[in-house]
Amino acid sequence: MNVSLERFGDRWSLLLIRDMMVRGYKTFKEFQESGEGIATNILANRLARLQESGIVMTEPDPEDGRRVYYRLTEKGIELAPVMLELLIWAARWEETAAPCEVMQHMEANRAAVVEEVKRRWRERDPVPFLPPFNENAGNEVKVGVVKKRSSKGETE
Amino acid sequence: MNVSLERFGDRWSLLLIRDMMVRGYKTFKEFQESGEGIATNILANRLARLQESGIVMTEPDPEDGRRVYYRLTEKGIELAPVMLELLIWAARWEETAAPCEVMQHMEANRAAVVEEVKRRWRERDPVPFLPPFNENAGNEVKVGVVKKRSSKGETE
DNA sequence: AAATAAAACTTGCAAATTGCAAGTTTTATT
DNA sequence: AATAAAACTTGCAATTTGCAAGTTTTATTT
Repeated sequence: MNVSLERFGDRWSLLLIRDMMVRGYKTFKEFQESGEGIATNILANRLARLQESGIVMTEPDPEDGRRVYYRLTEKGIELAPVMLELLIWAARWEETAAPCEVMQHMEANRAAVVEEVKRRWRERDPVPFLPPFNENAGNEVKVGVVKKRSSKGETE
Repeated sequence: MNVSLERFGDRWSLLLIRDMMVRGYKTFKEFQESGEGIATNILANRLARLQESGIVMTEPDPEDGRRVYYRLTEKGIELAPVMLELLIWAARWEETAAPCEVMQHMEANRAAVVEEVKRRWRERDPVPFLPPFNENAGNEVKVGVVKKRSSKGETE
């Protein structure tokens, strides 16, 4: 585990993994504009390190040669259970913007949620599992759910 | 989750949490000598931060006034599922010293393992759930197991 | 009772890492 | 042909880390 913490034991790496895993972020630009305020040099550095450790890979956009897609590897997507438990913990113990119903659903259907996240990864389903849950309350948000359910709410 | 990563989004904090959770470490000295090579100023700083964020608390040793015991709070022990998934992931995808059978047991009995870790915390059972798995191979190690099982092996 | 040792920190300082602003390069678009 | 976008890179100041040595308080030893 010591090794693992050299992989993503910093302020940003796990956030990038989460953004790829459940928010559907793919490009440098998207991470940069995600609102988390990561500097571009650090972003480039973290993406490179995640590649070196085999958690992330890149592929060129066939339609736009300027663009590079970042994508989790299998090793990366296998962090889904860790990420899920972390999201659940954070929702319970920290100020978080994630709507209560979404979290309840995730807690009650852990295995199915993990499977759905993996499925979207496998099939390159571009629909993000979770939206960014911003502070613009009251907005109805459809949340990626496993079997015909939905919720409103906000915040991560 | 952004907030959470300010809590333990660094090289050491999660390691300290793991050491408290499954290795039974309690004192400054034990962390210091755990072989992970954390500098004492950083150790003091991380323990203080974990206290501030309510993940760790301290209590004086009634028998030796020099000693301070560090202990996870409820918020801290509730990180057990995250830690378990991380250990499982690390064992599968990184070089790790944890014996195969131990990991198989953890994977096959996730809920029971989490419950046992919490039980030891609740009852202040001093027996660590996992030994440090050093590189002295061949040694038989009894591993904290849920229902009459045991294993040998080594490494984290 | 005095000297020594342990445990838990703290301090000073050099080295490494981060964050910010401003480039650079390559590939579209207008 | 000129302009714009996307993905980085560079330079530099500010913060954080790591290392070695020191301090403080409470046991233990002699």
